[in-house]
Amino acid sequence: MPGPQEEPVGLVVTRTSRTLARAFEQALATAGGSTPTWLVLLSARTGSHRTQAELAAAVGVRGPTLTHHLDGMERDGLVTRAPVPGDRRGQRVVLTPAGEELFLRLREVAVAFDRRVRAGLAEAEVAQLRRLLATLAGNVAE
Amino acid sequence: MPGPQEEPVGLVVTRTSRTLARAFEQALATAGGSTPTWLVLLSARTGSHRTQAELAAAVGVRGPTLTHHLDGMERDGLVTRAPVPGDRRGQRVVLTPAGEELFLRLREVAVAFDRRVRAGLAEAEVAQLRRLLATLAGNVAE
DNA sequence: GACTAACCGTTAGACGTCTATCGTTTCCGG
DNA sequence: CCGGAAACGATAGACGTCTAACGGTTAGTC
Repeated sequence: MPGPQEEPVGLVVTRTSRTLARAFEQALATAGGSTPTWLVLLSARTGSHRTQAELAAAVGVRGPTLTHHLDGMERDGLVTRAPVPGDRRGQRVVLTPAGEELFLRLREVAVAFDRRVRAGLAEAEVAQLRRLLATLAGNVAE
Repeated sequence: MPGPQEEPVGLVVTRTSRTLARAFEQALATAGGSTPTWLVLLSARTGSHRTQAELAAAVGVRGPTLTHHLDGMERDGLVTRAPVPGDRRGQRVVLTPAGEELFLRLREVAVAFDRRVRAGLAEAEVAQLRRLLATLAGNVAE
């Protein structure tokens, strides 16, 4: 008998991630948003980024991907690219009133979704999950 | 003071998944493969699928995505689409000798990668990780 | 001061994935 | 039988992401 033949851990993580991402996307769609839009609004709003490169890092994507989404969001009137005084290379991304309004709506959805995801899990379990995932990521990042 | 402001669990799962997926992709690339190729070879080799639709489900993608990859793999001589006797709608995917050879090489990489991912984790911890992830997925799947 | 290197964001092109739709083929109820 | 529904796989088009390469700007060095 060839043992239990368990599914690789990495595959389980990936599949779970896709399930969560898809559900989150649907939830955001009901409020007129998408995952990239939400992440950009969230990171841009804090204003703690100096350049687009930093904003991209905060969002978790590469530069060209951020450029792509900013193009769409600027076209939709959610953000503007403001010149940085004293450095003609960079641009600062700022939310328009419409962007701020969408942010508030999406935040409600995101908060509710996070509650839904953690349902039935104790604080300690969530903490252990974070720890285990961090271990996995650390194991492959060098 | 605004509290610890912890990152949402879903985001942590997604980020970890991307880190793992990227590292796995790199590992497979050294052996001349890619993630979709590996998953298709793995699922198709068991032969436990009747149709492409079932194969797609086993791989974890939709029909058109599988079609896309099969086109490339057939062009590369890794698999062939064989007619199903008695049903002119379906086609069975079978590995060529070259496909079988690549599968064996990629399997070594995949096994080694799984070991690397689980490094420093006890069996019980891995089991709990599986349980926690399954809970998250179950919470959003209805 | 001019030259080179570094930084910043965009463009171009690729890949993997999805939904919607279509043409064939098979099945089934009247 | 036969006509509509279901199943199967392919196509078309969209989206999010990536790497590689480019043009414009700043900084550092001799």
